Amino acid sequence: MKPLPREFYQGDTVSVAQNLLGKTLVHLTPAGTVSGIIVETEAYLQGDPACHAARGLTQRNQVMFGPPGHAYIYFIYGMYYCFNVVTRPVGVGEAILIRALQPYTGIALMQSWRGKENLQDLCSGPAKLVIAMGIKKEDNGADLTADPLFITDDQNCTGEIVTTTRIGVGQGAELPLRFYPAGNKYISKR
DNA sequence: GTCCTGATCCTCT
DNA sequence: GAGGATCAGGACG
Repeated sequence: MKPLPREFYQGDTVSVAQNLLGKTLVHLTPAGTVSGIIVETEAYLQGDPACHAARGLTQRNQVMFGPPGHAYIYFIYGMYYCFNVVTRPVGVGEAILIRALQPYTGIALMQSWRGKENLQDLCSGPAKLVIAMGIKKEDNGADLTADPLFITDDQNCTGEIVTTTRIGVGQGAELPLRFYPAGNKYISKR
């Protein structure tokens, strides 16, 4: 179970978003190891009005402009956090929002952290998976190519990938930048 | 099943 | 001072 190399994250953001489907997000926590298979992603590109980096570098989005393969975690709606993967070289503000996971290992731990039993409710949304994986705001900027939070290619996505529009965005809502495996039951929404 | 609302607060203008 | 890459629970059909 080796982390993906940094080169994986350097390339075209849309391609990386598609390639992330089927990969496994792993978190080694003091309470135990939890992991889930990535089944839903959204790309946020430079020049895209929905992207946090669209208006240039700020204190909040500075991680997006940093080196690829790091975690960008931001606070939203007063109570939730979302988890993103930074792509492209230093100076380019692009990232991929991880919207849903299929629970893989440490499921009992996820259930206790989420207070839910149903597997389809554990990680079927960006804020849900952050809670289920035990990810905290302090993990913002964490290097995803090393312990304790990383992504491996232990699993591979088989079958067709569906491309649709993104969820919950205002401007840029028409752009086809959301990806998930056809027929997957663990995504946040059809 | 679908629709509507409240919770709750950080960030940028 | 406004608004946001959300979720859970309730009303209703």
